[in-house]
Amino acid sequence: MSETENLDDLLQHGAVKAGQGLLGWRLYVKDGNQLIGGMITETEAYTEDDEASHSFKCKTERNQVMFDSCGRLYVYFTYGMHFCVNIVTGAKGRGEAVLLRAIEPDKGLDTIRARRNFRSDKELANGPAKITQALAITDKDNGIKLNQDKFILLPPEKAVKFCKLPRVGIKQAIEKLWRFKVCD
DNA sequence: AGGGAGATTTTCT
DNA sequence: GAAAATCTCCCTA
Repeated sequence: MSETENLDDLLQHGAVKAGQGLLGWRLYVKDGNQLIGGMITETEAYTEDDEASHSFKCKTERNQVMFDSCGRLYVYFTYGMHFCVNIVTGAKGRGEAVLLRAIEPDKGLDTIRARRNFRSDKELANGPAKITQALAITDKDNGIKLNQDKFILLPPEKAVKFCKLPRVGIKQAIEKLWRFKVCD
């Protein structure tokens, strides 16, 4: 089974499972012939039946990528100045995705430090909008498929443990423990 | 080191 | 017209 088939298998089982399964995977962006990125350490799941989701009972111009086939990026603009990036999950026609909340960069560190204004290593990509700064992801990348050209997602080198936590920055459906974070 | 406010514009009601 | 899946700076202890 190829890497791409592994990934599809993980993503097709829905955002909640995919959010947990994506922890430990490594996301890289090709920049010339160098790779920039690192390991995914925190995610959140959003589904069509979820009041807090952009896709809740309504397909719009902004969220249409969430309804497309899985393995694509859904990039949106928020708070007047930030981009956030999701990985689309589920079957085509289902509006769901997994928000990437934190990454531990391990390739292209010089480039990332420069983009992040030489903050401490902990602060390089430990937030949804910080990831898009570190990897230079913008609305131009909305809808692009993983493992086709610019974006690469590789399986974990080893299994990771994680905790389930409430999601951040939303006021709807706060009872759902759909934030997943790598921990000891 | 921890909390609070400001930045700034798209998207949807 | 208001809220938004946020970040950073600046203030106080």
